[in-house]
Amino acid sequence: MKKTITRTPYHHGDLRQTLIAAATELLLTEGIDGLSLRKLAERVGVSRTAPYHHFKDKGQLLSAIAAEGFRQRTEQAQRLFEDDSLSAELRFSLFFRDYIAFATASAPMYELMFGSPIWHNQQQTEELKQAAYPCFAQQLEMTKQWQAQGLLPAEQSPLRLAQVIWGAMHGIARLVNDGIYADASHVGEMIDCAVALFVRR
Amino acid sequence: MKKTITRTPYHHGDLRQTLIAAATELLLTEGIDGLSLRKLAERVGVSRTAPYHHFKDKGQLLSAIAAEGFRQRTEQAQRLFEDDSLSAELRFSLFFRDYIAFATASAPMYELMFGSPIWHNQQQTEELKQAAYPCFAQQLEMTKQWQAQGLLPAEQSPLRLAQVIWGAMHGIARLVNDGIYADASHVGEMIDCAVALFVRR
DNA sequence: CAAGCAATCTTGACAGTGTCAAAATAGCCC
DNA sequence: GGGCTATTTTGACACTGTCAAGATTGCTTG
Repeated sequence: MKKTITRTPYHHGDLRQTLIAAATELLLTEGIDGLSLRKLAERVGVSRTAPYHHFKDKGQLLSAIAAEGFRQRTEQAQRLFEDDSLSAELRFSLFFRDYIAFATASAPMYELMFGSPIWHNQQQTEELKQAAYPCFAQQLEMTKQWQAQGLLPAEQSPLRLAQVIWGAMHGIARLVNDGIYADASHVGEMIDCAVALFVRR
Repeated sequence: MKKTITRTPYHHGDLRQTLIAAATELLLTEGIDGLSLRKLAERVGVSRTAPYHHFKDKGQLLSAIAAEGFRQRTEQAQRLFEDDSLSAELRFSLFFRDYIAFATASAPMYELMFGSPIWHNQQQTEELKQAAYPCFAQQLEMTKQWQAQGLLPAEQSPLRLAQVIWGAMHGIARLVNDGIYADASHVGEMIDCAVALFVRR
């Protein structure tokens, strides 16, 4: 029967990547709750269960999107870390600022990356872990460097310090994105305050 | 017709409070995603739409639970703030520690209290705001006191400092609860590290 | 005491969701 | 060209939140 809708043939070609791209767009425009597999499939022009050939379930699709978010953030931080023209203090300050900017510029992506659906119930995919953990490992290396340069307190364990710095950035980002006790108009001064607390002058 | 299930009469008596109590229990045992109105109604022994007479929608029921969580946390902190036997530094350290303990002891409650479903889309109830904001206002007052006592840096804006402290506690709590870059075995040292960064000795 | 009204519930129904299994289609290889 | 595999569609199910109409119950008033 001749169908009026332009439907892809059974072998789409690269449905997996197409689904990830379209789902990322849906996520950014309608948020995590607005992203459903049925809406996604309709937008891509396949049936609602076509994604199940490429992803075990919805969670694995979301994990694939989050993994890409981590890779983008890791590359962004790497460019900053490799900028030799910056003082240690300026680099730390920009690192903190860039993190919050990344989180608030794409709040739904950030919520997905750090949201419980993909991290709970032992459901993390290998791809997600392999994208997420280097992001932290990179910051841990920079933390050691900042301690060696006297910028951050050398008496603290680098790992604990890196965790606390990440926790502070993460908490500020979440409060601002969720609009609890802070909002976008507060961000600049909050970052200045936080940086001032961490660095040793 | 004689029914075999023990069904409450139409006028339950105090269905609103019963729903809140039962929903809190469901939340703590099965998490936010495991809490559905149908499951809740069945547990309480009413029909699935009985809650709609007491709550506009599911979001308002969740907000009522979260408001109670904020009240409990506010009372807990107040007891600490009123303990005159503690030094300023010990009080701050315990404040930080008690917050993380509160968050990690009831992770699903904490996730509800600070989760996006009840804070987004301009859907905050008055009850939620009236419970949540005093919790922060109380900490802001203590922050001013700690600054006056020389424990925290006096040159920072009290409001920004209070926001950053809350952000740090919030971020650490979330990372630990979600198991991203930190877990329960790290908490003690992370708190010690964070407190050491904030206080002036 | 009965009627009327309001409060409070139940039932029928709908739209949407994620997921599974069976069937259909299409590409590739021998 | 037939067989096999990969990839899709379709039928179906269970679950969810919510709405409207109807039923039940309690209270008030005449």
